Amino acid sequence: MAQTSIRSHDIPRMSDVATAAGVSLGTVSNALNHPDRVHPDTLQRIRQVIDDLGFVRNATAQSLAAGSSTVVGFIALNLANTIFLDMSAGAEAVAAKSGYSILLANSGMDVERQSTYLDLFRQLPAAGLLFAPMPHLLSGMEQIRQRGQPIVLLNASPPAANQCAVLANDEHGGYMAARHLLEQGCRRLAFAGYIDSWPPLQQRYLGAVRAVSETAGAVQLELIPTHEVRVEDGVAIGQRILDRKPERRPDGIIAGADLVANGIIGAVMTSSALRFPHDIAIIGYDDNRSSWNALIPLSTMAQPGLEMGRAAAELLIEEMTQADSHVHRQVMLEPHLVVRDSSRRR
Amino acid sequence: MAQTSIRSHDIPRMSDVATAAGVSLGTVSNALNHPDRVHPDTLQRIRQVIDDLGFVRNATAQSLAAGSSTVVGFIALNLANTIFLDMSAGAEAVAAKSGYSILLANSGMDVERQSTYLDLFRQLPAAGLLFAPMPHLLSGMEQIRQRGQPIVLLNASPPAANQCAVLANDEHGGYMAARHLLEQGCRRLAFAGYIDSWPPLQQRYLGAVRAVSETAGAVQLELIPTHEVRVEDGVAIGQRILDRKPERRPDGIIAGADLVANGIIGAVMTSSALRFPHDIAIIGYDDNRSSWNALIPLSTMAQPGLEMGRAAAELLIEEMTQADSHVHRQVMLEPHLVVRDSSRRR
DNA sequence: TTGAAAGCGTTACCAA
DNA sequence: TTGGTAACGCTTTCAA
Repeated sequence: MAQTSIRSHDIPRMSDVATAAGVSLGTVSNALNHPDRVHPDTLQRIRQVIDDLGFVRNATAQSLAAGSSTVVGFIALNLANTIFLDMSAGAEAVAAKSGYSILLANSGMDVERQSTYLDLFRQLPAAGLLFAPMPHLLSGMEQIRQRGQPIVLLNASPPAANQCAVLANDEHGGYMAARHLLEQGCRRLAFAGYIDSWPPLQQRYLGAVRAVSETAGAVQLELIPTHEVRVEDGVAIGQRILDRKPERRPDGIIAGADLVANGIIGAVMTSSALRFPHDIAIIGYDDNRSSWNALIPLSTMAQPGLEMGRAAAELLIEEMTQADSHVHRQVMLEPHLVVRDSSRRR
Repeated sequence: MAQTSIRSHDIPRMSDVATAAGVSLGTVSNALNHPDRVHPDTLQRIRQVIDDLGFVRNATAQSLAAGSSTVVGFIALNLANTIFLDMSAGAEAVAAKSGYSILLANSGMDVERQSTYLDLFRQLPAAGLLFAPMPHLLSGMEQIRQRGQPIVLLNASPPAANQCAVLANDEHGGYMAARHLLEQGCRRLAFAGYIDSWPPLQQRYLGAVRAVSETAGAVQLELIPTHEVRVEDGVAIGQRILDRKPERRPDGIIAGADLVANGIIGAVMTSSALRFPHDIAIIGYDDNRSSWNALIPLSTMAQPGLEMGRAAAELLIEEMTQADSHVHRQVMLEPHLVVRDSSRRR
């Protein structure tokens, strides 16, 4: 286990500042933390010395002595998905206002890395944690919470009610997506995504089911399961659709994620005369930036990533700073419909 | 400035372990750091107690006492660009082997955020820093290095030779891209990108110039400057190209970045009968994942992101662990050509 | 308003 | 192989 010496050079410490300014250590500390408690003249002198010496206070020692920290960890499920970057941006903005810094860790949908970073932030210890976990893989979280480190979940329901979380209303998102397609005149809907073990996708599907059920049988909804939610999965589905007889093809597709939608579009367009949106209208989910460039601009349910990050940071900060009065709660934010060419028929 | 109390609950400390195991504090420390120096029986007893109590050693105190840290910071220029995520993945893998953890910070091409994170890692202090900076904005870096915190630059040349850096060979990349188009039969090349203040793009352009100059006048190369390197810039260029008389249009385009290429393709395709690659062959740069989904698969110069991250981490670890024998050096890695449909004519 | 001194939780040294 | 103890650099009482 490598450990790196941090100070090979001579770094000025607070005691050096004290000596140079002709005051005691405690006074320098006060000058930094409670400027009002120190005489203006002294204050100015100390500040001058700090500048001259280039003194920077050691956050590690500060944390240890104060028993507190300003570092907040953000463990993201997959930073390649821009939604998590949006969340981190929102959280960062809110945290900065209260003097906290956010450090990112990318679990990359890998169980081991997720628990490695969980450990890291526990040991550090970080003041708190923003955690977008793998579905159903919350192990290790309780140990952190027992140490008094608050955790706010993103995009996942807490196992018990005694914890904060920020969620997107996936059921309603699925509902809105389906409603939109119905309004475009679609009558044979399909939902593409894997819904077995991923609650958010499950919810989106259920929302679509609800929208369709309101048509009292006038519309069909078929579930086309995928293995994952990647472009390849969409391509496979696109090919399967092409293989069907025309009358058996869906005329409206809700993809569980933008990437899947992109795959479907790509596969369907390359080898057929089917056209979007007139033969098939399609809508994705996430508003992933990578779809903005697509040749057929993709309609989508935009996740409120920025807002989710903001809300999560606010909850976390409240829990960190007012642990006693804080009441755990779950915030649910609404996605919104973004209509682009892939589904606009009228 | 909010500071959060870390231990609201009763967290077991090393002294608790010592008491429970009936040994001294130093022995517990040894059991953790130098197991060979402690009697097997004692070792086992201590480990048992650690398990029972759920003891986790406080990395802050450890850093302070040992004067060292295992945290390495990675300040990324723009995590929305998957190349930086690749770099971080490469660095993470290498760092983990030596017991270091990498924490990410996204400057998002914002000067203020960049210097905020620079400060954060300096104060922490982190054992070292991987730094993909804004072009020409290395301010604040010297202060860190003076404190003995090593920094390895990514995608940027150090201001002086006394520092490690990992670069991609952009000149050669530009050269290869141009050569490829020439081999496809293109005779009127254009380079799209803004080359004023961004050295990498400058180099790519110069590489293209070199390739063209080797044709002894048989081929023209035109520079189409952009404001930035985003999709919108590409769209604007695409439209300008459409406005030209056919004989004045380029038949081969080197885009400074994939996003620009996507924009050009989108603009050109929507409103014209021009076809890729037969009327215009186009190649991008970066191998950004967001281009993998494009309807016309984009040829590109793939940046060796993973390798760059690995190399950078190796340099950093060497500098951290063997400061005296370490020799600063700059590593240059080669991009490679990825030919897809957007430029394949034969 | 300032100074002195006791921690914070660990490491590392020196004796035993 | 173990125990005792002085750091590490800072915050925070409590007196002066």
